Amino acid sequence: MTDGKAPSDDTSSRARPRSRRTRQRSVIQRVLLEANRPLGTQEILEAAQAKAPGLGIATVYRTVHRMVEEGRLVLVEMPGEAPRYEASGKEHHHHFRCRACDDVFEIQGCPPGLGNLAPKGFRIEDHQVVLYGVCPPCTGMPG
Amino acid sequence: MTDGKAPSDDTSSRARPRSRRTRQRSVIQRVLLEANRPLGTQEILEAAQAKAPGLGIATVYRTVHRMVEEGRLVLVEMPGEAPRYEASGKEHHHHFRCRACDDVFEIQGCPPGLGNLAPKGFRIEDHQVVLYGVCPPCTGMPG
DNA sequence: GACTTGACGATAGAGGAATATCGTTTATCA
DNA sequence: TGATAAACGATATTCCTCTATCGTCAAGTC
Repeated sequence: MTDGKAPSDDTSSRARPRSRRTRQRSVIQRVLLEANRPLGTQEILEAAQAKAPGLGIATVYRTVHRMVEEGRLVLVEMPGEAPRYEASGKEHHHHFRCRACDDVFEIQGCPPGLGNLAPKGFRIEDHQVVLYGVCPPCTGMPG
Repeated sequence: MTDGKAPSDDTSSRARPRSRRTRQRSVIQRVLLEANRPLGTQEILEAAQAKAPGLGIATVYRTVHRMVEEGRLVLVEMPGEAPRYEASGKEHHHHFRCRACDDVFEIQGCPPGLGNLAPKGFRIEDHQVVLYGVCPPCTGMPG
């Protein structure tokens, strides 16, 4: 044996048990993968409960973490707010946050020249752009 | 008394008592105004304690809030992190966060074309750009 | 120098998100 | 269909940041 340790709750070195397809899990997955914007845990809970009454917040966390580990979900953090999650595999994009409804939307594209912003000596590896304003529904315009 | 109410902690409608110039307060103010980058409460505490031993965290919060109300300090929030504060009145700028030392630096300038990123119907009022990478000291380069 | 009260330091408490726990439910498979 | 254990819901616990409290200290004033 290579390490003599008994199986514990060390998730990093233990094989994940084969997962089961439960109603709760598929509802949460559907909610997340079909949303075209990042959702917070509370949003996920409410959307999922509509399709699976009684579903609990612990299951939301469990499922979200699992999906992140599986690479199917990406963490989206907005300044000063709790984490949101969105489907992974999308093209590079940024986010718009509506100050009226607090929803976050995806914004395709990326401003040019970001790599030249920092003074000499800074090594830029990544960036994040957040736009703030009012989304179409909240301005009274059609989607 | 005009309204029969006993003085409470209702700060919104009560005249602020004239403030006193204490050693702690001036040290914290100096730390913040002389730093050329946003500082978190813990950073402020440690820097201030170097000049005023015994200074407590409550005083940091009290002073920071007061300075924000006075308009001398601005809240800077980075995704997924505790609030930082920087001197107000600076030119429009953004921030760079070093992944090695976790410090945040000011980045002058602003990428053009941000206003055109969002699709029609979104009203953009504001934006925030965060660059991630490694700062000059951490890359081994001079300042 | 003495008085008034704003400010201080220490620390208990509040608030909110995330995790751990545990008895019950139920997906999966022989 | 019955056995096994993954997953669930409820909720206690933890973690962190920030606020409230309170006795003491000291800045500003006469």
